[in-house]
Amino acid sequence: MTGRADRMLADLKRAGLKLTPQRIAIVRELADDLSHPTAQALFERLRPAYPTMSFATVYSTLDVLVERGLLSPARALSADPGSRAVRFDPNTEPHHHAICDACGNVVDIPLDALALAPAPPAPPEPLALVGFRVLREERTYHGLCDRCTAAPAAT
Amino acid sequence: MTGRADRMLADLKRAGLKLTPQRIAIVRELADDLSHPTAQALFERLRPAYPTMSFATVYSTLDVLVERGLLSPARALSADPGSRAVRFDPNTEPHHHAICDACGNVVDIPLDALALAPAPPAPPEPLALVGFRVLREERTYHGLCDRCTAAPAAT
DNA sequence: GTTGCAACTTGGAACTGTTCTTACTAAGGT
DNA sequence: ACCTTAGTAAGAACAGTTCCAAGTTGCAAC
Repeated sequence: MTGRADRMLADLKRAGLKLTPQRIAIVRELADDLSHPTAQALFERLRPAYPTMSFATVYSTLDVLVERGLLSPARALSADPGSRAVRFDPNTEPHHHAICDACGNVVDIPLDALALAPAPPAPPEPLALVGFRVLREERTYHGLCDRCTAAPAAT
Repeated sequence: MTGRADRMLADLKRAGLKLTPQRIAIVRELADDLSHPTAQALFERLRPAYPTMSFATVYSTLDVLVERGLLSPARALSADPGSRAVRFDPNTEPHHHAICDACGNVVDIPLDALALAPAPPAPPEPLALVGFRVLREERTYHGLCDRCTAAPAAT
């Protein structure tokens, strides 16, 4: 399923940007990756196929995608507190995130998953706050994923 | 009102840690500061009074406070996207945060402020999610604070 | 009050993730 | 096929944080 990658590339082209082999590779690598990879992770995965690709290219392509709204950077998603790297999320649907404290994996939580939860249904977003005009909300749930709830730890 | 600072210091002492002048100064500076300062900001504010204090001391004291649960580090609170610094929050009551896109200020949103909002009342936390055991939730609202809703920008 | 020592502080080096710079390269309109 | 301009590579620079070795000090025990 390359649908998302092709859509992203078409959008870049539409914006008058050049479709270089590097950009195509980065977009393909990223488009259907739900693991919220870091720039480092992408670079390492691409290196075997593109041994001359540089970090600057990875970052610049990610920047371009973020500017076009095809990708969201997420600072809050550092599972392991030792890592300060920004993670990138190709999911452009509104959603939240859950990070497993045990295995560090980050999963997307679509808004309707909240309504399916046993607790009372969540209010429809956006929400107003006294003295603050809310334009966007970012939620991160911390806890244990189903795999780690069963077994003490995993990767 | 030095109540919070004194409580924090008493807690450190109770834990068998030494109350050095540096630690006392850092705790005093931090305890009632609602601006979610970075380590850098604290260091700069303390430098005039303690010209020999080093960064390592600031960080190590912050670490100690975080370990003791007297302070929360918050990665998501980078108003200006250029800054990657961790901000520290001495508010130990459960609450969320709102960042103003215009002025960059971060304000605490106590949980009951959500219930006061015009939108339907928020569900009582914590919330369960399908396939994920939620232990903690971190919400960041982005938008405009009341001051910046009136005037285009401020500090 | 003195002493002893573990805990603390300092200053600087090292480290990590990201951005910048410069010179070279190639996409894609014409 | 050519030319312009945007993109790329490589590495230096940078910001924030952590680590380290050496010197200092809070404070418990005497």
